[in-house]
Amino acid sequence: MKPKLEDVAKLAGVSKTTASRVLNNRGYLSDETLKKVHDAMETLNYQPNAAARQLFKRKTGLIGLIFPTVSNPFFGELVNYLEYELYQRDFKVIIGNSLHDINKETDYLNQLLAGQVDGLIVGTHNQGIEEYKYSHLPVVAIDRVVNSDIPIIESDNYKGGVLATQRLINAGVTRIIHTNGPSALETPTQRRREAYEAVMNEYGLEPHTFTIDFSLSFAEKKQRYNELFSIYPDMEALFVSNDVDASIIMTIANERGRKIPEDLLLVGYDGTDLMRNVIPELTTIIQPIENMAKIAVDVLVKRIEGIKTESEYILPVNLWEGKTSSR
Amino acid sequence: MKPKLEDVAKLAGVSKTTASRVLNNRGYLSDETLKKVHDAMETLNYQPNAAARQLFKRKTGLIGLIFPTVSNPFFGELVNYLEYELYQRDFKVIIGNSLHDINKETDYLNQLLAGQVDGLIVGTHNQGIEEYKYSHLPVVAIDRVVNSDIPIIESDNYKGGVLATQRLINAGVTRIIHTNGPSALETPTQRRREAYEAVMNEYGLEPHTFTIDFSLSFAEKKQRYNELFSIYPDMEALFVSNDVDASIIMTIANERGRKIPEDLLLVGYDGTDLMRNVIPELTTIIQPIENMAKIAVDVLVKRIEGIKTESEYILPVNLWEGKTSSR
DNA sequence: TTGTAGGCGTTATCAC
DNA sequence: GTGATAACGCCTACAA
Repeated sequence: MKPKLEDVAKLAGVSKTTASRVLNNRGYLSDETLKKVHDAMETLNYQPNAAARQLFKRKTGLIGLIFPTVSNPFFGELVNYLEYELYQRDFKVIIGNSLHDINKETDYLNQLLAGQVDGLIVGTHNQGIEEYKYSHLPVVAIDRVVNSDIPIIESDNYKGGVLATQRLINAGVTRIIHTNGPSALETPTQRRREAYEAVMNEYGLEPHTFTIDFSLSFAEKKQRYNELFSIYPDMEALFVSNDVDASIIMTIANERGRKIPEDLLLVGYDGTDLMRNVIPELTTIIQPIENMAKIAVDVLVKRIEGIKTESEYILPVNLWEGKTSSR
Repeated sequence: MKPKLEDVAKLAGVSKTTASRVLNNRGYLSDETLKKVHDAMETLNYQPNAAARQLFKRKTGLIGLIFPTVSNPFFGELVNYLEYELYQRDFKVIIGNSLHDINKETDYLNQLLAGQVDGLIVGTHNQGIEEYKYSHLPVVAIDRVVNSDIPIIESDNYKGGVLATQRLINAGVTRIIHTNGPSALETPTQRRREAYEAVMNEYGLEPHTFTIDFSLSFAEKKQRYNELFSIYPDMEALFVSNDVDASIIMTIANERGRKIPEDLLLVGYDGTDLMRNVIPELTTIIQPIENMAKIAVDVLVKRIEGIKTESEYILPVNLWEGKTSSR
């Protein structure tokens, strides 16, 4: 079967120890044995066994990522950058998509927390995981509050909400609707709603937040957003909490004969590379995804190495000015 | 630190063996010891060590996925489905994004092939990996030719090319341009080009394939596609090899004052859930992504279990009729 | 400069 | 029903 170090040693005529030393470049070795062992490895096509190494070193070189789904551009780009940053630091990535399946999320967390990985980056709610289970493993959260011990990396959601709302008010409209996820979920995206409501109130305008579950299918979302149009037939503008949903709304508006921007203004959220290129006309708030990934990895690695870090990192957002936010 | 089975055994007043039996529900056990051991695990918050298990069982429960990048909707959705299917069969997923970095791809493959995983699903070119290295590990390829031993799962790219080209010809145009990746890469997407050329020739039309590297950034792609418009100022239609690029072309056409579809027809490729909802007006060829994932996992699992499989699976595609393919 | 021995945590075999 | 023991493949004191 697969050759082990002992086979290499035997072939090279040395002991396992010496072969191991060659493998890991440790200690003094004569050029001759060096060559013999290297040759033996070559001819046997030897590759060290990962499990055995992990067992001995008591680390796995793996980081777990738990996110709703990589098929959404925001999480896709985020995971892409996270994987890149982790690779730079010699970590590989185990990924779990938890959308639509709370059991799966719990299951994953339990298994990964059990020592399958050296650390964890989570972007989900983690309901049903007892706090003490986190105690043995470094964890970092992106855009989610997990518990007080776990550092959180997020962009400035409140500022983003202010920028978006302000932009629409500056465009001269007053009947502005906001869409967001269920407020029961204690996610940072709720700060966008808080900002929206604060700014609206500040201007003496009435805030209306339309709640929609992010995990709905496209078909279900379409139906919900059609309801939105029926509930607020005289709305003049929408601040939508992500760009994909904003694009669905653009389609619906089109079907219903409401022209954007002449007849309805729109601001989205996230500003992924993909969506900014696919729908460049959509005004949106850009989250610094790459930077969020960098910092998340930085903080996680520090925690793994036992170095203290801040417990909250809030990164700045930017307004991307498209054509959907002014007439 | 982390409790091991021995600690559990000691606390419960039994041997490691018995504790292990309880853990794995094996053999006969008295209700009393069962309870004692369970209690001990509870109070210690015991979790079995993954590396030790892997070492003993000589399997990892992990499958490696190597794809260009999950930030592209096609691969994002594919990986999402793959992860889902694998989870159903008790496999976790290690992911490597190889875009822009051939060394990283090689590095990943070498490491994963070394036994870090029980199997591999690849969607990249794998240049520079010697064939024999694949010999120890079950591998399945999606949309790529790796080598003769490795089964390939793909959608019917030739048929897709025919459908797209035919659709445009039926719309009454003759100057139809096709875009695709470098033909030096022996990828199945080249069959779309072959189909395009065959159909064009069949109708006595002159095929023109515009080559563009898929791994370019958005900015670079924009520049390239602007060149395309300059090179073929009188083109009447485009068959673009993916939907994201098609959307970039829509933006450029718009900037250049070429109205779609009045002035330029367009057919894309891939038909991901995301793009079909974000740009429903784009006519495209739908690849059966979910099904490709299912079959890939199916075949891989069979190979892991030593069951023979076909060496090629070609899945049917469909035309999604939007508004960009007829006047 | 190289070799011997023991342990990382788990499981299976074989006795009792 | 339960317990010793060896083995999975690698690495590092310690000895030589």
